[in-house]
Amino acid sequence: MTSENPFAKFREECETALAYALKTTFPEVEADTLSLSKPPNVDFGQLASSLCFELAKKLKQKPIPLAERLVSAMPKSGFSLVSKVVAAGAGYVNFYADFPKFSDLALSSVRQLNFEYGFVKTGDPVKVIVEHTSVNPLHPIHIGQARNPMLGDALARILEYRGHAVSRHYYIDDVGRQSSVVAYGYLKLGKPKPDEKADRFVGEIYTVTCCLVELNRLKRELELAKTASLSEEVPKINKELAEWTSIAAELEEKFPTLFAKLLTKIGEDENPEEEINRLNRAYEDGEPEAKSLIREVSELCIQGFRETQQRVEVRYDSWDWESDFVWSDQVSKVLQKLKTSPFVYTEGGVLEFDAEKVVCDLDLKGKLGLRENYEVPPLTLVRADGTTLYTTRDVAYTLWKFDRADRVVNVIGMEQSLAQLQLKIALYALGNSDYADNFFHFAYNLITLPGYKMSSRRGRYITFDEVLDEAVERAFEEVSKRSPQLSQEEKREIANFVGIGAVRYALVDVDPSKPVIFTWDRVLDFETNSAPYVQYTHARACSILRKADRKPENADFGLLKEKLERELVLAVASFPDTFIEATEYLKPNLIADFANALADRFNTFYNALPVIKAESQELSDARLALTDAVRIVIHNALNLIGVVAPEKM
RNA sequence: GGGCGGGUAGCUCAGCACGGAUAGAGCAUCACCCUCCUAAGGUGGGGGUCGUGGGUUCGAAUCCCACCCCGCCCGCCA
Repeated sequence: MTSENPFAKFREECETALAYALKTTFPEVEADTLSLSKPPNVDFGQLASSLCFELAKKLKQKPIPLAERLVSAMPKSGFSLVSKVVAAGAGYVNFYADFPKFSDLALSSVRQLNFEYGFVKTGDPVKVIVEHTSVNPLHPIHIGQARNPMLGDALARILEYRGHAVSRHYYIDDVGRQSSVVAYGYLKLGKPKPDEKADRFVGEIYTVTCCLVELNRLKRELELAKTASLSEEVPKINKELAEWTSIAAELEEKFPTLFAKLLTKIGEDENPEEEINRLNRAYEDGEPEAKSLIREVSELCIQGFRETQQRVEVRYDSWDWESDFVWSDQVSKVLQKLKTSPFVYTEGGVLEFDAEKVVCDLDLKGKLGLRENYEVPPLTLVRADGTTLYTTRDVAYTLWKFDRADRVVNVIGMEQSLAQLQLKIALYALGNSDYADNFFHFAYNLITLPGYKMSSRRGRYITFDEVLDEAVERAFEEVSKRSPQLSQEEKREIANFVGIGAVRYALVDVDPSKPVIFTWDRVLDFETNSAPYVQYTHARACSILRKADRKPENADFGLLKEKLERELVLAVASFPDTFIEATEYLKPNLIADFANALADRFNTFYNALPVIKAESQELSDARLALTDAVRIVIHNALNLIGVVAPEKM
């Protein structure tokens, strides 16, 4: 007998029995919930109900006698997984699993379903677009942004395993002034070929160009302020100038040739800022020269992104260019439609979207979880010069997504919560409330550095690549120390999946809403509650199975009587529940926590009880089956968060 | 000023959606465990006003209200 969700089967039996007992004992009572939950301790059984505490209130009696009456009214037959039901504590009803049968069910199920075990399919499969990463093509992905692809990829994986048709999208934000800045610098340099990783190369051009353009602008502003007798502005400008001058000194030291070249070339232009603005307008207008230039730099940078993503095994199904939405009529169509709604007005030459009016007219405050007295700020849709803004374009992009999917999940930092809310409200305003209801902003908090704020404009960041390099290097030292007998090649391979796994795990493990202060120690952890710990546990299980070198054909699961063994069976049997919860509530961190907890239990078991050298062949086989199940479940859990489950390390 | 998120052991975090039995891990620290299946491991000790104050409840880290601290947002930036 097998089950795709062994623990749920046990729970169903408990529910049926409890509901029956309740109905026969207290037919007059209406209970909306049976209040079943996992007790804190195996001594209290595998499931417990606190129903009697609520009954006590309704019936004005003490809980424990009620619990006893329920227990005596339990059906005497029909159980296959429940061994006994007991009234305990102040009034709990505790259900105990019949472990010989339950272990058999759980371990056989894992064995049979193998690498599909745990991935219970949804009854309502839909098409989902997960947009994640979407780092601007201006510089390498830095560690502050790396949380995004790690979470986004894990989300895409769990939704896919849940049975949804998932498409992973990268939104390339190439429209906007910054893209013109980097393209301008690139052009001034004579469109050079990169002599290093392409995104790094582009990032250097971006930072130095930014700095030089900023200095130029500030100097002109200073002159203007002096002559126009705006003397109160002078100290403020001087302060900014001093800051950028020191950044310039930093950059000149780091990239002397690049800096000198750009300094000369940009110096040739009277007003670089104006050149950049012109390029920006030309790009939005779709002029061929601007198009080819900006696309060329962007592509270059994206080439670097692809290399990084390959390293961490993150892939995308679609790369969507923001500029495509501007050049086609999709943005203007959205604007046309919004203009005919009563939610748009013009003020000072700009087009504004009255999100508050939408929320009031359509009575959305409760639905959106907003306070009654909170006013949603308006959103500017179109600038005075007729160009559109980021969120406006994002509305067109979102409609495009809903042409291709039933549900949209945007993995975007929480600093964009308001913009994402306004976007959602715009969908309601356009009459697409079904879209709006299926539009989810998966928000996560920032990763910061302890000393200073990361700033790509100032060239102050630690790149994701650097973190990965360091992780792999430290893992290599670790492998060399622990397994000196391995060949260089083996060590390198292990160091790679250990280092990268450690980073992936560390970025997925913490609750996304928590802010993270980046430290090397935090990400490059090789001890308990890290990917290497879980990986090691997996390798350890593999090693036992390898050494045993036989199929556990004579297993007697009734012999698994130790508390440690039963806890392991329970954990393995509960994986489908954890998977479903992680998927339905979009909580990939639950998977990491589960994997770690399972590894913990297995290591305790490993240290306490012999598997191969157990007292009898039947017990040994039962423990081997248990070890095999743990191996499979750890493999499946790690797979969901994109971490390699190695057979050796 | 308004909104959102966070505040749990010296440090990093879990638990909070759905209130239940002694609030859990890891790091650090102290003491142990490799003639034994991988010690990236295990065992044990010490360490807590769950930000503060009220409230609801038989029962609150969890729900409600007020306040405090930290971060982010409130742009014709993205």
